[in-house]
Amino acid sequence: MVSKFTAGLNAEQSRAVVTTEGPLLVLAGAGTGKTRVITHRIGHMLAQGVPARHVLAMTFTNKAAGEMKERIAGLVARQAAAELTVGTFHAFCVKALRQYADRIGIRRDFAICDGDDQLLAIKQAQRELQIPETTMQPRMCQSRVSLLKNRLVAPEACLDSDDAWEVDIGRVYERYDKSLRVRGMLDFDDLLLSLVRLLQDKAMLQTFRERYRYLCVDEYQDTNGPQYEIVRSIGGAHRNVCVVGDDDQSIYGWRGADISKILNFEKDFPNATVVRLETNYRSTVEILNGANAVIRNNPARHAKTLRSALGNGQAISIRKLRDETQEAQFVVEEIVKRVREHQTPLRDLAILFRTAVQPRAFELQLRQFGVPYVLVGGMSFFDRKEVRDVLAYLKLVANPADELSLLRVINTPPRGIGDTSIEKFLAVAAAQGLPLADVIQRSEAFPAIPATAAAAANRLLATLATLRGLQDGKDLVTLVREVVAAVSYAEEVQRCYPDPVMRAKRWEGVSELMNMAEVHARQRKDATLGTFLEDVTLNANDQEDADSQGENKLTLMTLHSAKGLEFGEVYLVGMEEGLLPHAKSLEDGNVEEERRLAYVGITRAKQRLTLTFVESRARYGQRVAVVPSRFVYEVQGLQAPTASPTRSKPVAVAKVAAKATKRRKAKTPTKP
DNA sequence: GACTGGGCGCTTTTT
DNA sequence: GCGCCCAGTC
Repeated sequence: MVSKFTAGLNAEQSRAVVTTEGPLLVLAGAGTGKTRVITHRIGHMLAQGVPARHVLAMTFTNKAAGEMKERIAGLVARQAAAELTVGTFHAFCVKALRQYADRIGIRRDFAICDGDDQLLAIKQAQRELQIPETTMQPRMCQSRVSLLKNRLVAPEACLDSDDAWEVDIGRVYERYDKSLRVRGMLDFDDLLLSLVRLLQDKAMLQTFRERYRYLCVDEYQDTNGPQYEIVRSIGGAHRNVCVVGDDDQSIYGWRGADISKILNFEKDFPNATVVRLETNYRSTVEILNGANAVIRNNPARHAKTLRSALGNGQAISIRKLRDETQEAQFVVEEIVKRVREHQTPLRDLAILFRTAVQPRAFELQLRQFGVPYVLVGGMSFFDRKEVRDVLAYLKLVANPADELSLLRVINTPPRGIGDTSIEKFLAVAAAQGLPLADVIQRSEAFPAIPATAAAAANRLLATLATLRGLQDGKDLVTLVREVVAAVSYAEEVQRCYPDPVMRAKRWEGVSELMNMAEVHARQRKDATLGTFLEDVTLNANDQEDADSQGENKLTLMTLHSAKGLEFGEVYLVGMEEGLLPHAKSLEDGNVEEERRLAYVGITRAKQRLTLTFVESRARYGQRVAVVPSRFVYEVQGLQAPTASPTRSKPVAVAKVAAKATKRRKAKTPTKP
């Protein structure tokens, strides 16, 4: 079939584009024009007369959704583009739940609980259940609970377990869930789960099936249980389900992504058309050879081999450096040289790494050399204390039941409500089964509550209530400004940071938040405090890179956030055993996902790829000898040595390394 | 009730 | 090596 939308595509791509009816699995290797296929396919469908409102395209990241929207907008009429539903799974769930959540007993104006609030809520639940943080790390409990949700496991299932530890997790899980419900909150996982529940209602399911007659899922290999359920139930009747993905790029197993979903698509949707995209338009032969050589070592996969459409380039460069400082220096000097001698724009360059601690050394060097850069992920804007404080106030204005935010700011700025008073508030609230705010408001009824603290807390609640009443008819920026003023936050910053330079820096976060409110109000006609907070929570990480897009800066990011992107020249740093593959994954026997991560990193590069590793690295403040990653060997088609890792190292360093290893080992058995 | 210092534990990756 | 939590002091 010849179509405007297949022009310039290869045979496989065209086949995917014109297969609009029935199930379709597109196995798209890295750089094989996947996004192009998806967008052209949607364009083709619209041209064939499919009404845009019947099309639902889902991605995992905001970045991917944004790119898809943008590229579709360039292909089809503006009206049609506006009627398409394109967004992340989470955003789609929010949209649906805002409309129908009351059907499953959830208030439609629920607030979204982000990762930090989640951690606080977990800690609180543990405290209430008297499970000390030393026995159960809240962070690990948090990820465990999230994983359970992603596997569609209810708390009750854990309570029945024979494993005492699992039972404790179940108890925290149950408690945590209840606390969110009382506060009118849903966490990220709940968003998906709630839609799954909503779709269990026959009438609702029918509504969604009628509305969304054509589904398209990007990065299908990252689909977790609830996401799969959503696709399966909405797409189950009409079976117009197109999934695009690459099992070799499945890197979210730790988050509940289930690689078997893409491997089993043909079982779930019998008679599916399968299209393989193996022609790579991104990278040189050398880079793809390296990528293929690495990924070949993974046993369970849809066999495929990337072929370069570009031809030969330069060999992959592999560098050994002494330590992380040298590594950073080498890479940054190299970058400076590339920019100077080859006029390579900085935006074509990226430094990719495994963990969030690695960029530090690079940032230091980049500053020294005056190279502008963006650090994607890592310490986010939203992690800054001032930002979190102001956001907590805003959340409280929007949702008086938000106990976590109340606890966060109840004494910031200091109001004379100390820990002991808060303790008492909480004790009464727990004993009476009342929300914290109610206890404060009716404090006279409870003799256990200190009067002065209660009075101060009541003044705060009254201020918040006034602000809440002011919301309507006020523009967002004014509202934010008024909230900040009403709680004297500027004075608080002044008090904490007498140094004017420090103070200005701290205040930056607050004013940036106001800027964001302004931008949000401009973008959405129906902007409210609620939509702003939703936007902030759902798009937390993308906000910053959107601002810096188009600017000519070097990119620093984790391998996870690099997926889906490409750069002319890539520096893949910290290629060592323990980092990539990460020690934790080695412990869990999960090298394959690490290998896919390496594969993702390698395939980001278009023309030039440099791998670096060091001889020793600071860990927990101690210098430890390290060995090159097995992937450094594999990329060259070699076998990684299995011999003792520290054999040729100086004795002093080797000793430290041995000690460190012992310490690790000694700790392991204490884990259940 | 606010502030300071010692001790401890930890580091995967994110919507 | 850093940040967080807790205990002790003003």
